Amino acid sequence: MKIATWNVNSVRARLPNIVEWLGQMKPDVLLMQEIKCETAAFPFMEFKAAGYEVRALGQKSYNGVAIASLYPVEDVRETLPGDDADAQARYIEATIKGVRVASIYLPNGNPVGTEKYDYKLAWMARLKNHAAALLRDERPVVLGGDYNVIPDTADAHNPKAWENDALALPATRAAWREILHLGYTDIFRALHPDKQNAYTYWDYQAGAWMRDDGIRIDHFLLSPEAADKTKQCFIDRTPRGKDKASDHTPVMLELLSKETP
DNA sequence: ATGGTTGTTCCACAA
Repeated sequence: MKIATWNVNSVRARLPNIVEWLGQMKPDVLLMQEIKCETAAFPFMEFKAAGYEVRALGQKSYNGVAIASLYPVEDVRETLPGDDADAQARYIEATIKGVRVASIYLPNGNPVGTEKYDYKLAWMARLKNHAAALLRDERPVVLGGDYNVIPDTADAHNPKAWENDALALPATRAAWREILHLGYTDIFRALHPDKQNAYTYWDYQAGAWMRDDGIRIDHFLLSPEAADKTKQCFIDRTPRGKDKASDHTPVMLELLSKETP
C-alpha cells in the first residue's frame, strides 16, 4: 500500500501537476495540504476521473487538507480535539484498508513572539494528546503531512538561517520529540539515518531550488504497527522541478500488505 | 539587514 503526502500549495493551481504525478506514481492514497479552497470548490471530478475518492476539509484562501484514495474511505474525523474554537482547516483523518491515516497541516508559527507561535505550540500539544489516544488501539497509524518542523540541523541546507525560526526553535523541536517519545517513528529518517540533502521544501525565492537550499519539513510519523509494515519511504524531487511547481515535493511511504511475508 | 516568489483575494497576507 503506497501512501504519499504533498503540500500542494493550492489544489486548483496545481491540478495538472497533481494528476500527472498520480498517473506516474499511482499511490493508493494521497494526503494533501494547503488546498487553499473551500470544500465545495475542491476539484472532486478531476480526481474521480483519475480513480480517486476524495475527502476534503477546506476553508477560504488558506490552509485546507484532503485525503484522496483508490479504496473506500471510512470513519472520517475532521477536527483535532482540544480546542472547539479552532476554525482552521488543518486536520483530517480516516481509515483506509485498516490503516488509520491523517493528513496534517501543522501551523507555521512565524513570526516568533506572536500569537502565531503560541498557536503552533498549542496545536502540537493537541496533536500529541490525540496521537497518544490513537496508539491505544494498537492499529497501524500513519500521520503524514506538512509538520512545519525541521527536526535536526541535518534537515536543513543552511541550518544557521533557520535557528531562530518557528520551524526549528528548541521549543518546536522539543514538542516534535514529545510526539516521537510516545512511540512514533519519523520513518524517513529511521530508514535513511545518514542521508544528506533530503529536503521536501525549497522556497520560491532567491533561487533556493537551483541552489538546493531546502529543508525537510514534510514527514510521516508511524505507530509501531505501521513502522513494522514499512517497505520503503522516499522523497520524490521530480515534481519540484516542474513548471508551475508547488514549493513542496511529495514524500512516498510504502507499507507491506498483510499477505506479504 | 533586506529582498527575493507564489497563491488567493481584494489592494494585503501567508508562506
